[in-house]
Amino acid sequence: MISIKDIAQSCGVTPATVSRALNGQKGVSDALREKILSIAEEVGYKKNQLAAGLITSRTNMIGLLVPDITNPYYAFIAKGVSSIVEQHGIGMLLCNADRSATNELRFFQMLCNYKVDGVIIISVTAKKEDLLPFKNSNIKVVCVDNPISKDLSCVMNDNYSGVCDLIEHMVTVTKVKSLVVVMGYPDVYTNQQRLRACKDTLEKLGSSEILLKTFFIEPDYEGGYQVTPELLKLEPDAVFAINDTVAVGIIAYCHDHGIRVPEDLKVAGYDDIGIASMISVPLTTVHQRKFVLGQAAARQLLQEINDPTREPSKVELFPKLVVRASCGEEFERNFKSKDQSST
Amino acid sequence: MISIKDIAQSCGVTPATVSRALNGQKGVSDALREKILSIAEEVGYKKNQLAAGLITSRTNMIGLLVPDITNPYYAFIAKGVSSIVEQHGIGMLLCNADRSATNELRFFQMLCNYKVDGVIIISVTAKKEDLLPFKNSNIKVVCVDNPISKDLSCVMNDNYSGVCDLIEHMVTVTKVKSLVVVMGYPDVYTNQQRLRACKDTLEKLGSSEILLKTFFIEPDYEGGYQVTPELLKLEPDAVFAINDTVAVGIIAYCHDHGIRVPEDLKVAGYDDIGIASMISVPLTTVHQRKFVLGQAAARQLLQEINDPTREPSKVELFPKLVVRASCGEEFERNFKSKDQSST
DNA sequence: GTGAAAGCGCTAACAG
DNA sequence: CTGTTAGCGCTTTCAC
Repeated sequence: MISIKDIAQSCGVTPATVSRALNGQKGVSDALREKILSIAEEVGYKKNQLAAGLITSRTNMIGLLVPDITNPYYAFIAKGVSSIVEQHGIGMLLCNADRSATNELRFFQMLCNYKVDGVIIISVTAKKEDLLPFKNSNIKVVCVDNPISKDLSCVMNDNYSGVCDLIEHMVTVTKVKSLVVVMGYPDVYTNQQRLRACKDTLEKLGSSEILLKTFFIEPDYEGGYQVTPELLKLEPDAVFAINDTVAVGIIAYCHDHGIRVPEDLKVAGYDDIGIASMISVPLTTVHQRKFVLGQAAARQLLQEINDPTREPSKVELFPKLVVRASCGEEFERNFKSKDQSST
Repeated sequence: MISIKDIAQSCGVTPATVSRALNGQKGVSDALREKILSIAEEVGYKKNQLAAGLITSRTNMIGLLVPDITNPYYAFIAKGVSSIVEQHGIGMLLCNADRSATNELRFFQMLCNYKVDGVIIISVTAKKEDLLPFKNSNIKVVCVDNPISKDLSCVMNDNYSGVCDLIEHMVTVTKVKSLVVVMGYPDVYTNQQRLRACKDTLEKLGSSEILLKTFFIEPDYEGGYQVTPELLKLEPDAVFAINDTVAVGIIAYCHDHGIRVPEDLKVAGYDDIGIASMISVPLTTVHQRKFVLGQAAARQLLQEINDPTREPSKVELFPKLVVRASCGEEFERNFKSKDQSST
């Protein structure tokens, strides 16, 4: 491995000077700097970031913990984070927890060992205590979609307002008369928010009685498919699914059994993942700005890293109702709003 | 930051001994080791991997470069890689190149600076010369889906045999009489393979004349949707789309314009991404073992890192034809084969 | 079984 | 402007 020592020798100067030259610090004559730079280039010198980090106590690495990178929601957030940190020459250690709390803890430990400058945590299960190691190691933390602790920054999509808009649309515009809600795990923060918003909105509209029942299921395609016959027994004219994947499962069941969407059953989802606009009955849903959310998290983290006096802050992004065909009303396929599938 | 020095002091021993104890090396009395371990635990000591790496010249980090982490194909590979390296306590620096060759080069530079032990490269554009920095830095490289250089390991899905199976199915089982192919970029290795396999198979079956035309498009949903009216002018009874996303776009156009799939037009895709089984006309496609591919790449890389004498090797995974509804033939939705969406 | 000493590659004071 | 010195936290000979 070729080090600054080697190139110092080649130039007949000391390592300190080489370091200054390479890092663009002042205090090196132009001629010398040029010489050093060209030699470094010539011999293919690669700076050892880690050795540098040892002394500056800045590794220029951050950690990103996600429940499952194959879930497009998290993938887009990751992309947003990456887009920011990349600009600053900061590396991103990706930790795919695979929805396991045990894995999360192991990754936290590992991130501490790597002395990352900060971490972005997307976890539905992590508790305040789990994040203690970061605090002790003076590693900045930004939480996403889950306000784990008061004294930590958190960026999130405002689930409450998104559901309010959606339910209001369903009741006042598409004239839903009886509704069923298909929920995921009741202990997940975002789910709680969404359910609360749903109930509050119905109440506000004086329509509490139209909510027939709330089902709690494994919130995936299969779960949506399989709960559908059950919920159909209640003969609702609409379903609000906790996320798009569940909604797609419900629509698939309907398609397979001759139930027309939206004529026989209106279906709404949440998230606006790519598939939402691609299925035969495009989904009315709520668009979350995932990419932007990742960017916001990254920016906040970098600010806290660069300015340790900075206070933690909460950022809330507002989602946007996307009316397509699955709840009725006009709809035409168009590709104008690219951002809907890419953010 | 608390270091082995601190805990050495607490125990009245030297840092060397603490190091030995912590790393489970022999040459420390049981009593002492226990004491050291317990104190380390007590004071919340976190080993500095990077400082250790400086001397062992092993950082226990690898780099993973992907074109786009929001593409499920790459996300599943990333998950596979992660699942392996995680077990070995190795960190994964994720580099999302955003399909830009310039970005790729910057990431290569960066990974060299971080002195990663190895890299896994998924790139359709990278050339042999681009990877030279890794060679010079003695960083092991494994390529995925693109045999960039003879002297580098490469793991890939065998695109050729997958397309052969699919085309043979379409011609002999679903009795396709006229076919259109919708391709992506002609200079991408996997695309070339697929197109070649398609032509070879038709020839082998003595059906070369049924191939009406090959379209070259931007290989995404919108591209598929927009090319459909054009290809319909040729009145084919089947389309082979270069990937599932394109196929879904084609099917969406058909749905919007009263063209029945598969009755009026048979549609086949490639990749078997999650959406393939979720749309109203589930897609006949070829399943690629993405997760397993990532695992294979990671295993190969770790072996080369741990045993530098190991020769580079080529690994080819065989894909599997998945017959669903979009080309005709029997089909029933089922959830038995979970692995199809998760690998 | 434990300690002393050297050094990985780099940066940051402080001199000159 | 450039050199000297010290040291980040850790591992690893080589002594004892």
